[in-house]
Amino acid sequence: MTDEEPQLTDVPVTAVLFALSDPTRLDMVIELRGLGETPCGTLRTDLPKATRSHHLKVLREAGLTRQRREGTAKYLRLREDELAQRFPGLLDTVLADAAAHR
Amino acid sequence: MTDEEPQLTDVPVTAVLFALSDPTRLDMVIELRGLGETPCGTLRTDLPKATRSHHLKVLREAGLTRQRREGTAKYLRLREDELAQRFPGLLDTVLADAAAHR
DNA sequence: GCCGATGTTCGAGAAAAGTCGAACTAGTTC
DNA sequence: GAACTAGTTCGACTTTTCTCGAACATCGGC
Repeated sequence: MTDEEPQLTDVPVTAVLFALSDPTRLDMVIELRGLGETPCGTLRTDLPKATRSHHLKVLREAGLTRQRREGTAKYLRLREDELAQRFPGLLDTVLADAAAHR
Repeated sequence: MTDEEPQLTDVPVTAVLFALSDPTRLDMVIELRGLGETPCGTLRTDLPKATRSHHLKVLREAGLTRQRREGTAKYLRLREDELAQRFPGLLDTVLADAAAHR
């Protein structure tokens, strides 16, 4: 219903792990971190937009990303600081490993 | 087929995250860490053993645990050192958070 | 060899997730 | 207000995961 991102404290750690446990979504997070703030449409452009939108919703609802509208586009960014605060090192460790193993 | 645990380096990070993203399995890991080395049957004893065995298999195949037979029992332990080496801080962070939010 | 104890595997049903075309919404521009 | 752009939602389908009873395997001990 609501388009709002959750408070990170309200999200179970299992939901965060689950969101990151899908290769497609992890790709998106990797790309997103490389790009900084970017429109939804720039991530995994090989996928149909319905699929992309689905995965971005999972990431958003897990508290990993924020979206902000600007014109017709929606800009995405990783909630890195908040994530680092609640899960120190987690994102860095996961992304470093994902980057190394490819 | 094989009963062997995988090399941790052969397991995709997504598989590790997936294994930890299920509340039942995360419970098992928490209990397991508290108990050190313990027989399979001591974790989540509220569940039927087929279910328990299923989740323990997921954990094993994700490289999170090792099993060793001793008499009729199989002793389980977390591969903490190996995990810490490949994913520094990850397990600590996840388990600390899970312990805090309950 | 027969039990009892501990786990695994099989198989079937239920629930959850992933995929993606098509229809829809919201904002911008002309 | 028609057309265009960027994303979301709906609906249907497929695939994966979860659950758990029942049958099976393995290891003692008697």
